[in-house]
Amino acid sequence: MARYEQIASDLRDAIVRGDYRIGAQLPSEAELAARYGAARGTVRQAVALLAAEGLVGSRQGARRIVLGTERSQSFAELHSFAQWARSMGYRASGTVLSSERRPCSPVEAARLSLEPGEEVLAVLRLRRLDGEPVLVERTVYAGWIAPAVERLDPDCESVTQELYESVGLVFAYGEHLIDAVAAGSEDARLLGVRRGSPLLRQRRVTTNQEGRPVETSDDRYRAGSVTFSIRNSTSANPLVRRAGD
Amino acid sequence: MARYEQIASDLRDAIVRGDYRIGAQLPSEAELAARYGAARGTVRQAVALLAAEGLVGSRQGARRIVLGTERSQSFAELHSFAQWARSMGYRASGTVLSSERRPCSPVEAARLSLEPGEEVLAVLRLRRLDGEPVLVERTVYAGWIAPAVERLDPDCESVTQELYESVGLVFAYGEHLIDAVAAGSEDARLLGVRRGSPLLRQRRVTTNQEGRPVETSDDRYRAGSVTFSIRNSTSANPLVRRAGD
DNA sequence: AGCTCTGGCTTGTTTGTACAAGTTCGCCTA
DNA sequence: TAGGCGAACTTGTACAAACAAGCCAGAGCT
Repeated sequence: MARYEQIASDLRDAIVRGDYRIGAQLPSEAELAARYGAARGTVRQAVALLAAEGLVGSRQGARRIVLGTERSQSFAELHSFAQWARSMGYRASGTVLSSERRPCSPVEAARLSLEPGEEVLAVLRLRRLDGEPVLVERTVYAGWIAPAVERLDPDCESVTQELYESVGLVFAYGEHLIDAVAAGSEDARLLGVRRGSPLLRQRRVTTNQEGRPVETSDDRYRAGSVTFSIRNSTSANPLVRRAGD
Repeated sequence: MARYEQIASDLRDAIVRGDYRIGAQLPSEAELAARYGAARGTVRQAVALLAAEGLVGSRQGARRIVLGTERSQSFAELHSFAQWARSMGYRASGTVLSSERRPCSPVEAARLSLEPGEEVLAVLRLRRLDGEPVLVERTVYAGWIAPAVERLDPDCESVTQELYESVGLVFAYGEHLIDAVAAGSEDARLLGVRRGSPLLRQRRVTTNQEGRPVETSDDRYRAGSVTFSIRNSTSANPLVRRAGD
C-alpha cells in the first residue's frame, strides 16, 4: 500500500470514527505532512482521494472541511452484486435460469466492439438477497470470455470473483445507465411483483484493464430493494443526466 | 484557466473530435510534456482529469488508452435541470405550483443540519422539456436561504443560476440517492401518467462551498424521459449501491 | 460599534528529480 | 518454432521548492 493511501486510510478512519464531525476542519496540509513525516505532495494525494470519495471538500485559502462520515464502497462493490451484498451484511445467492450462445445483435456488436454476427453468450440470472428475489440480470458476454463463463457453477455466488480466480479477468472500467422501467411479464414472474410495477434498471458495459469490452448487461432491481448513491462536487462529477434512452 | 486544465481541454477536444479512437493509445506523458512544453507533473494532472471523467484509463507500465469519446457534463449540469437541458439542446421550463414556510420535520432537520422545528421553505415545482412535463420536484430549502428563493420568479427557468446571481449562492457538494418508485396520485396527475406507473426518483442534499446544507429535494422523472449515466473505474468510483431506503 | 485593510495562513499550480514497478517487444536459445 | 529473458519504455510514487491566489482574523480607523 502506497504511503498516500495509508495516510488517506488513517484520515478516513478518523473521520468515520467521529474524530472529525461533519462541518469540522481538517488539519492543514503542512500539519499533516509534519505529523506523518511526508512531503506536502503526498498529503495532497491522500486528501484528494478523500475528496474523490466525497468525504471532504476544499476551497483555496480555507481549511478542508468534512462533508460526510460514511465510507463509500469500492468499484468491485458497485460491479459485483455478491461482493456488495457481503459488505453490507446480506447473504447473496443466485441462479442461472438460461444460458445460450447466439450471434450478437447489431446493438450488442456496437456495445462490445464486436463484428456483426460474432458469437456471444447470453445469460439470464435471478439474484436474491437473504433469499428474497431482488434482481433479474440479463447479461451478454463477448465470445472470447464465454468458455470461462460456461465453466462456472450455475449457482455461483460471485461471478466477478470466480472469473478473476479462474482466468485472471479483472473488470476495470464500466459505463452505467440508470433509469426506471415497468416490469415485463417475465420480470414480474421472477421477482414476484405485478406486471407494470416499477423497477430500477441499470444497463452497463464493462471492460477489462486493456479497455476491451467484456460484457453488457440489463439488470432490473425490484423497487425498494436497492438504491444507488453518489456524492459529487464542483471538482469531481461523474454522474450525468441523459435524455431518455 | 490553469495550464493543466488547458492541456486536458486540448486532449479532450482531440478525443471528442475523433483523433484518438476508442481503444487507441494516448501519447506517453513524456511526449505530451515535450509537446506542450510543460513538466511531467502538469501533464499528469491533465490526464488525471480525463481519467476522472472516464474518458481514458491507465495501467502502470502501459500507455494510457481511450475508453470513451463522449464528453461528460459538469456538476452544474447534474444539479441544475435547466442548465443540463440547455446543454443538451432542449428548452426547459417550469412552474412553481406551491410554496410554503413551515417547521421542518425530524428527517429534514437531520438532512439539513437544522434544529428540530426550525422553519424551512417547501416548494413544489413541475418541470417541462420542450413543453412536455417530465419532472416533479419537491424541494425543501433551509430557512436562511428562503427569502432569496421566495423572491424568484415562479416561472424562473434556472433556480441555480438565479440564486447565484442574486445572492452569490453556489451549490458545491451534493449527495444523491437514486431509485424507482410508483407514481402517487399527485405525481400521476402532474406528469400525465397512470397512478402506479414507474418513476425514476432522485433524492438529494446539496451544500454550499462551506459545507452548509442548502436544500434537500425529492425529484421524480417520468420513465423514459431521463437516464442517469456514470462511468467508473477501479481507481475512481463514486456510485454505490445501497440497501433499499 | 461598525468598517476597512493588511498580514499571515492555507490551498492551488508548476517545475524538477529520483526511483519503483509493470508492460512490451525483440532477441536469443532450446 | 515456441518459449524465456532482458532491455527499453511507461506509468506510479515520493520528495523538495517556489510562487500564486484566496481566506480569515485581528489591528486600526471612522
